[in-house]
Amino acid sequence: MSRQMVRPGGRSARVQASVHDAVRALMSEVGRDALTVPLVAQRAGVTPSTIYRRWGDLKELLSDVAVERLRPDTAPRDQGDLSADLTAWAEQFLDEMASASGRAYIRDALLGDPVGRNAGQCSAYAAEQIDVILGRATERGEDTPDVETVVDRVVAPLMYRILFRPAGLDGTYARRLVAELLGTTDRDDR
Amino acid sequence: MSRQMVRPGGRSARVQASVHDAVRALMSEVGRDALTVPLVAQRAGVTPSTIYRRWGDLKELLSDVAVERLRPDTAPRDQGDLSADLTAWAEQFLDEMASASGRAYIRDALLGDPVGRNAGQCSAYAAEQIDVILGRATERGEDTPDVETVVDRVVAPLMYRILFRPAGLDGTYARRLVAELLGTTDRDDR
DNA sequence: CGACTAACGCAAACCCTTAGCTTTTGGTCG
DNA sequence: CGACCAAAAGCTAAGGGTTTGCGTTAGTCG
Repeated sequence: MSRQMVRPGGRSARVQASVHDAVRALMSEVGRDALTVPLVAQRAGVTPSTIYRRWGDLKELLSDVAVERLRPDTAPRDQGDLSADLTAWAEQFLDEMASASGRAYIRDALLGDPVGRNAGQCSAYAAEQIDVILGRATERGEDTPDVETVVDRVVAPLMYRILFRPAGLDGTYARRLVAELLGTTDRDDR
Repeated sequence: MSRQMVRPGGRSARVQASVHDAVRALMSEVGRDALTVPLVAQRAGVTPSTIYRRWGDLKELLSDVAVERLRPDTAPRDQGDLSADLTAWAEQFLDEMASASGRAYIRDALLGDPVGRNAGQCSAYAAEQIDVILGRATERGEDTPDVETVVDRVVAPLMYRILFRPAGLDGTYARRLVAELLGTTDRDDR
């Protein structure tokens, strides 16, 4: 999801694509900390001023790339029942996000984001995945919490600990969060 | 909590204090976005290279200052019972953290923090406050959840939404989180 | 009290950032 | 289809933030 979609066809689109590609390529070649706007520009075959004008800042460019990277590429697998689906999703979510690179992407997404658009997009991705899982469960006739409850009880604790307490996170924690949530869904909250 | 406490007495301490003071003063005078290392250095009566060597980066310096700013200055007020204590604390926490300046401080604390020391400190502050509240409740003979549960059920959802979905947050949400938590503390989780 | 060393000041080189101006390009209207 | 217009990219130079080596200062320890 890029900052601006003005003039979607033609040169603008090509420039944006090649800049994004350059960022991803250089990230794995020289590392995230060695990235600079002129370096990206050279690799993308563009002048630095173009990047500064379109993204304003290296932070904002990285934020854009990070959000793309954090977009889930496949729908969550159907494991047969809600508990298994949510558990598997939470474990995978934790795996991807708690890794060093995952945390870097999250921080990038949060960082160069004046209005919170990119951060909101990340949250929306998770909500979409959960919505698919809950929809399946509902079709099966299972009793399901709503998306916001899953966000509060599973996604938020995972993300909070990833950001503020990276130590000692593992699949056990993710599984427990799901178990505690599903053990109380018969209550009539909210 | 400063980055390094080597040689705590004498010049190092004075330099650190005057740099931190300069950051705080300039933040209110020229705004956070106008801060630069040379500007802070001049105000602090220090050369820029000193700041670069000790903090490495403007982000890391701001992260240090942000953590100081996020440290609670007083113990939570005693309102008579656990529900009232937790509710009042959660509302105040949301108030302070969800404001524009609060979010800026949180982001600063998270960003310039390679090893997660500052972020962990922020989390520890909240945990300390909650521990005081829970300790009082236990003394009264009330049935209390443990700190980690409160972090998962109240702090994490608040912080997640502050960071990823800043829109539409208010005291109602904070109160509901506490009410939902205390309505289920009789379960034997974990 | 004297040696040692971490930390700071100084200054120059580097290169990232910004801004004004020109040129190219893609959309649009006659 | 061709000409106009505005958006976006190229170019360049000035400004300033960042880095680094070296000399100096000031805590610390024997």
